[in-house]
Amino acid sequence: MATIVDVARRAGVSVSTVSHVVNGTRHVNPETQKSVEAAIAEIGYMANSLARALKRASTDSVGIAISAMTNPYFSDIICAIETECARLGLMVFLCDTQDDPVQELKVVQALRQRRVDGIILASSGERDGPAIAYLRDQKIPFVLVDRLFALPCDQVGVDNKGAMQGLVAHLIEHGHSRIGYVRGQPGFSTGMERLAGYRAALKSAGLAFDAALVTPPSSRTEAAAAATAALLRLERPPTAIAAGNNMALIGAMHALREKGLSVPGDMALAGFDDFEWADYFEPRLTVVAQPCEAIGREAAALLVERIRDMHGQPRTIRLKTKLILRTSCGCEAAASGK
Amino acid sequence: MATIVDVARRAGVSVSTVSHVVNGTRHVNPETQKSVEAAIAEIGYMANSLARALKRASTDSVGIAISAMTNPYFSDIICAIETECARLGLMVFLCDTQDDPVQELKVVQALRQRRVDGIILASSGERDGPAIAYLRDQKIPFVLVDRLFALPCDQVGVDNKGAMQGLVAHLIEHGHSRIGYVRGQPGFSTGMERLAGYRAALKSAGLAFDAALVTPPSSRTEAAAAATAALLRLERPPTAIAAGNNMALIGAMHALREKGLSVPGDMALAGFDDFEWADYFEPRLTVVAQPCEAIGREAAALLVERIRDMHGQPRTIRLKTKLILRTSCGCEAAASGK
DNA sequence: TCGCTTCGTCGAAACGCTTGCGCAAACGTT
DNA sequence: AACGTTTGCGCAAGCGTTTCGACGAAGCGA
Repeated sequence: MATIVDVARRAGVSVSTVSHVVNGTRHVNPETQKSVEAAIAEIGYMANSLARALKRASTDSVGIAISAMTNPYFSDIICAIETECARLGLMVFLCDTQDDPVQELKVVQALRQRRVDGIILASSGERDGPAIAYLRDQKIPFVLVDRLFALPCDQVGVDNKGAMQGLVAHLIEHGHSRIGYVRGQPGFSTGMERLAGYRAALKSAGLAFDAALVTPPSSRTEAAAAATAALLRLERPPTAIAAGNNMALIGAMHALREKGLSVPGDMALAGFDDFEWADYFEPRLTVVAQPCEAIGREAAALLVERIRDMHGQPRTIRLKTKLILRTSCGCEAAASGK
Repeated sequence: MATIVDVARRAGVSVSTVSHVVNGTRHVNPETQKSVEAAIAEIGYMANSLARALKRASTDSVGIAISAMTNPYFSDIICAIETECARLGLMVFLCDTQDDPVQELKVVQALRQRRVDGIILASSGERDGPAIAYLRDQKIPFVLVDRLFALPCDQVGVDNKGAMQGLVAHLIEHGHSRIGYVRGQPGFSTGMERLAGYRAALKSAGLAFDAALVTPPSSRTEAAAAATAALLRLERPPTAIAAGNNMALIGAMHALREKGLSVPGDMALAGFDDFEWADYFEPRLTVVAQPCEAIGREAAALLVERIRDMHGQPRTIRLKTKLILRTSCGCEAAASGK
């Protein structure tokens, strides 16, 4: 593959001159510039970004360390990050953390070995784990997405507590007083925040919190279905169910269907995470929609800001969610629209 | 950041010895080995993969150039590729081609500039475009996924024609003789193949092909909805609809719902691309399921094979699809089982 | 004419690694 | 005792860039 010396030889100039015209780092005589450009075009030269990165100590690439990339929620975020990074001239390495702190650390280390300029991480665990510690130790620019922590570092997510509180309040407005809560994946900060929102909604409506109505966390739809089924077997089962994330929501629906219960007739249902086709479910799902596109965009923007200046104030961005009322919660009015 | 010379100095050996213990490329005395390893651990050394790649002329990284990464079908494939690559010690760059041949070429060039070892590409266009030409010219190892071409190169996809033929044949078995076809995205080889399958099914059932029953290609759900609506306004509208991909399927459903038609009562419906939650749609969707996980895995495997040997026989792998019978096609029997 | 900028270019030293070549010591063989 | 052979390691070139310092030519005022 053609190198810079080939170009230099062909154009009859020095290597440094070629470098300067390629990068525009110094004024060169228009004539020489022309001949260099001609030589480049003729032999199809393309700077070796490895050599460049080695010298410059910057790769113009970032890493995304995430799990469940197959989940529409995350795939939207990944897509948004990629788009924003591409706009900024960055390439992204995509890595699966498998929701495992050990794997997460490994991935982050591998990313460091590749000398990425920064990392966007959706970290597992209720508390900051080894990966985050490593990132801070090594002074690698990073920003956390989705799962946020009480740490002074760059993060972007949503107001989970407020969002769930709004969702549950809506269910309460529909007249429900026994509301089940099907938790999402275990050990994530988002889960804790949403649960807090559930409790807050009950509290401000003067309803007692009943631990029996809250399922254990479930990481897969099957587990959520089983947990929901257990809820239904309660002596005094709930009349409405709020789900902690999309998996939990689908799992709950599955359990309801198995049981032959109609939604929202026999049981109101609402959950977290909208996605493109949620409108075509039966019943049409009332959900809290997260601004995935904005989350990804902001995360990328925050990261490049941090790369530029490692010493700036860390920022936590909480974006607004949107409650999408459809029919599963009992809102018949919404059924006619769109 | 610590370099190999720091390690060498600390362990009191030469740089080459450190390199050899790191890579296991030469026998070294167990004692020296120990001391080198100790030095590495003490200063937290991690080989700079840029320098290594520069010297070795291999980056242990591959690129995925794809569009619509937000579509569950592709996100499953991306995930599978990433998983297989990680297993093989490769990192993946993720790039969006935006279904634009120009962008596709740019992305491939950017990937080459990064000196990726190979590229997995879902190419747009009915014929092989500039990106593929470039890949061949530059002798870059690559494999095509999803959209296949009549080219002697590595490709992995499914038997689109056979799959659609089976789907339409199923509709015919349900007694339909006027079957609409809502085409998917324009200009993809998959679309052509599926359309051919539709025609083949009609033909072998002795049904005439009616061009009026086939919509123009539509790249978004809205367009598919509009096209379906047009189908319904026909003098003799179809009694069943087959959709060319998941977007088309959703769009068709939308149009049907708008029109107040029940599925499969008033209109049978079946399409392409299963996804995790398709079972929860109303109606439950009968679809051709593609083995996304296998597609991604095979693509990655094929690529590393090609990287190892640029001169081997190119292979085209067509994986089997699976017809998932649910209720939208009119199969009531399937409605009871899961 | 002479010194002083300015302009355009070049040479060469890094960046951090791999690897071919070669050397010295220790060993085994006649 | 003399000679190969093995074992273990170091030297240094080179991968393709960027960038600093320097240098000759040209332009300028004195």
